[in-house]
Amino acid sequence: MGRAPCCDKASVKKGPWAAEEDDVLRAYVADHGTPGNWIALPRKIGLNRCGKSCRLRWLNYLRPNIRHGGFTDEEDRLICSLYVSVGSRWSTIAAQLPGRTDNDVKNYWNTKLKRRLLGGGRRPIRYALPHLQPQPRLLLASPTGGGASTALERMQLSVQRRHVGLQDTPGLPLYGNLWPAQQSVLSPAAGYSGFWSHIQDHQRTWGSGGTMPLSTSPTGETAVGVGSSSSTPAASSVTFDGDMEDEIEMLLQQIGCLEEEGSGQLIAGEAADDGSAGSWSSCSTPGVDSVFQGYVQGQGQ
DNA sequence: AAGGCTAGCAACCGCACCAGA
DNA sequence: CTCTGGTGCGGTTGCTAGCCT
Repeated sequence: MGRAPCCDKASVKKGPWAAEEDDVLRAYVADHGTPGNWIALPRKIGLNRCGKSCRLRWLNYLRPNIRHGGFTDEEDRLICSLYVSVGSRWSTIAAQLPGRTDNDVKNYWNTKLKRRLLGGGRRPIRYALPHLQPQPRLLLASPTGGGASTALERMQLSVQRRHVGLQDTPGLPLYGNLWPAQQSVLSPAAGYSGFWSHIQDHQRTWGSGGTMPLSTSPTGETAVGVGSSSSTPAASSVTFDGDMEDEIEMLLQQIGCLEEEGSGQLIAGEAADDGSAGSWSSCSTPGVDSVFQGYVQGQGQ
């Protein structure tokens, strides 16, 4: 069964948009505003495109005031901080970056920031931050380059950020510890005050430990199981002042207790390049989030 | 010079959510 | 209450330019 497709995929045009198509779409929106029904739009304006494709084209490219490329250091910091906080909610992150689209932010993260901060990737990167080298090959991109390890990735990033902070490395624009230090990174004058006031509300709610449920978004939604899982071991509060790699390994061992066999080997990194990595989505289970949350809480004390 | 490889980015896919019938 | 269709969104794919050997 399954639902009917939104368009006849066999007959609609796919691939890059021609300038003429852009003009048609832009002209329509200029005259009528964004349509209430994107699905019906292509036929109305004579475009042989899927309605979803039209919407995406408008939102990511044709919309006024869109900026492409040239991310600033400030934007880098904001993206990284928000990623650690809310995970891969690109629309939420992009909403704090005027002129940026979720697609842009997502691409920027996957192609630049993630490699720069976490290491890994399809070839040895030329580390912009040499002091982070060598990276333990803990979190590698999926065979397809996606590598969405969410909580696990955020955990590693968090550990690295904290260690980097301890090392007081010159030239590194990042990023103090997690909450609440990141408040100081962003100034309300920079246009991010709305989101951060929300964050600060959460901090008040969740106490001086300086953390909030990991998957809590500005709209108040909370991911399944976060902070309330009864089926996973309780995350211990983690304090660790040793070597960064040891610390990450310790956290991974905790996660390993939550995983069945197999994925633990992936976490160790040995199978990450051979195409058998399976889905890293297992790393965003409530259990992993729980460990990460416990870690962050431990650091906040 | 040519082939291989990678980064970067645009676009597509498919699922989840939500509102209206 | 259930179903249906539109929208939003994250993940993934495919193309292209540039670099490297």
